[in-house]
Parts: sequence; structure tokens; C-alpha cells
Amino acid sequence: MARERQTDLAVLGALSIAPMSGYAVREGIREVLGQFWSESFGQIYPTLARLEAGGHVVRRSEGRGSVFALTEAGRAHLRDLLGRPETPAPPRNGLMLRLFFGHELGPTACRVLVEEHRASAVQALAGLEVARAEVEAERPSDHQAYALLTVSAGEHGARAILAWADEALAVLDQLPASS
Amino acid sequence: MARERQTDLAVLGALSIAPMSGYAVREGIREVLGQFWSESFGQIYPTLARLEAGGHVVRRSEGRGSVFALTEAGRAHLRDLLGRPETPAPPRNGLMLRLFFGHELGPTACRVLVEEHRASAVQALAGLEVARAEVEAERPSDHQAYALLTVSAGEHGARAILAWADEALAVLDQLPASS
DNA sequence: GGAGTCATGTAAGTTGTTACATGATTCT
DNA sequence: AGAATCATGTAACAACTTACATGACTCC
Repeated sequence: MARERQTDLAVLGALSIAPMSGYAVREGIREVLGQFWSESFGQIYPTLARLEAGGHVVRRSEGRGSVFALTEAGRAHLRDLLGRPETPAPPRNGLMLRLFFGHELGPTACRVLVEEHRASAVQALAGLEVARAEVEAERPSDHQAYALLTVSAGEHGARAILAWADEALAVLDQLPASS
Repeated sequence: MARERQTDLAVLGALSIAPMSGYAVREGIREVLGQFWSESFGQIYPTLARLEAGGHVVRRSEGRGSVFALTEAGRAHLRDLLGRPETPAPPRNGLMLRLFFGHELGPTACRVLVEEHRASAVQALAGLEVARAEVEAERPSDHQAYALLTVSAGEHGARAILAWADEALAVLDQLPASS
């Protein structure tokens, strides 16, 4: 990809909330940022090892596995990474690509595509409702405010998808069945 | 990435609109789907060569370069690819990742991030206005309807970003300057 | 004649996914 | 006892980006 190593940022960020195991890093990201981010184990463990070697995190044996904690150098590294200008990945939206060539696919199949997308937005909205409740239950803090900002972004995005999908379904109904 | 080869779909789709050069494939995608898709030359030319070898496109020498046209087999392949279930790429939204750890970055830097994002949405909206006018100027067809659907998706998305960004900026104003 | 655009490709590098492999706890 | 979850890693692989290299044509 020849793109910036963004996993460092995600892992360091997760550990900035609290020390945890590699497994917990993944679960934490999944639960709270699932809408916007994902990490695989195949990426997390090597990253953790690299960060440990670089003195950015320390490993402490505990229970069945290990708990990783941010060092001062690690926190500095996190701040440095956060401050670097974002290099957004080139867009790749499979749904839009398919829909744009919808005349080859036909309205019926396109309807299915849009309905699936709509359904996943509904599901996302339900997940965000839970996430919002969880975050709001935390004791007030700066981090809470930032977390709510991302939840809100998810909500705005999901509602936009709903509105668009309903509009799109209405348009598709007007289209003839043959391509 | 170990993910599906989506470039075939994009290239075949572009050629389904009209025969064109590899260069024009990239420019076409850029202009009309730039919001949602991108292809690099390093990906387009090898793909074109592969599709030619597979009998999905034919190359005709013309002017300074070549013009590639879809064969019947190519059109069938395109329909096949379009019909396959979409395997959405894992989400990776750098802005949300950064914002979620905003307490480490501080409100001022976060403001910049959000403002940049807002500005790019404004720019996207302007681009979409042009795209909409261009598509609406075409003679009415199924393809036109589908193209308008994707333009509309862009508009809904961009407006959602604007609404969220304004909300987020108001929240950030309330936050203390220290992290 | 120089700049910009049109045009086609190759090579290197890396991020990140998927699949495999293994085992300890905990719950039912 | 078996299933699910917690936990840690490795290896193979590929999709894709970036940078490099080259050249024709057109416009000023």
C-alpha cells in the first residue's frame, strides 16, 4: 500500500485509554470504533512486539496472557503520530461502483444492493445507540466528549444513508425491469 | 490485502460506457466517480493486459495509443462480477481514529482536523453540483438514472458531514484548551 | 523551443488480510 | 465433557500505491 503505518496509531491510542492485552485491543477497537476502524490480530501482535522493542510499550505478564501499557515515550510517539497530517486513503466504495454500472446489473439486483446497505445502516444506528448510552454512562471527561463526537459522526452518516436509500429505492421502482 | 480484485470491475465498467484508452479510463473514473473510486495507472495497465489476454477486451491501435473495447465475453464477465456479493473492505477512517483519541491531541488541533474535513465536504459538494449538471445534460437513459443515484449519495454524505462538523466545532469550542 | 497533456508501461515496496496453529480458562 | 471465549502468535499472499522511465503530440 505504501501508505502510513496507521496501526501504530490505533494500538497506541487504545493503550492510552488503559493498559490491556492484544486481544482486548482488538475487541476494544471493534466495540467502540467498529464503525470507523478495524484491526486484525495478524497486525496487532507484530505491532505490539515492534512497539515493545522500540520502548513505546511495556509488557507485563498477567493471568493467561500479557498486559501492555504505554510508556512515556509511547505517549509522546502517539502524540507525534496524531499530529502528523492525515493522508486519506483513496476512496473505494464498492456499492457506488456497482450502482454506477447499474444498467448492466438491472434494477432488481440494484434494489437488493441498496436494501442491504440500508439494513446495515439501520443496524449501525442500533449499535450506535448502545455505544452512546455506554459512553454517556462514563464519568464526564474530555475523552468522553471526543468519543461522543465520533458516535455523532456515525449517527449523521447512518441517517444520511437511510435518507438516500429511501430516495434511491423510489427511483429504482420507476425504472423498467429490463436493463 | 488478500481481498477481491475490484479493479477488473472498475475497468470493465468504464469500458461498458464506451471504448477508450487506459488513460481515459483513469480520467473517466476520476471525474465521474472520484468521490467513490480511484484507480492508479500501475493497476489499470496490467489489468487491461490481463483482460486482453483473457479475451474480455480487445485493443485497437488508434492515434498515439490504443483504444480498448469490451467484447461480449467481457460484458458477460462484468455482469458476473457485478452480481457477486460485495465484500466490503474493513473500515479505516483516519479522522475518526484521531478524533477518538482527541484528548491526547487537544481541542485546537482537533478543530483543524474537523475544519479540514468540513472544507473537503464543501469542495465535494461543489464538484457534485458540476457532476449533476453534466449528467442531467445527457440524453435520458437508464445509465443516467443510475449515475444520478450515485451523485445523490455523494450529496447526502457531504451534507451529513457538514451538519456533523458544525456540531462538532461547537462542542470543541466548549472544551478547555489544555488536554 | 518549452510546457502541458496524452499515453503506456515497469519495479519496488508495504500494509494489511486470511488462514493456520496452539493452548488455557470459563461457562453450561 | 464440550463449547465458547480469551489469548498469542506465524506464514503466505495479494492488492494497491508510488516512483520511475519514456515518448508523442499540441499549443503558445
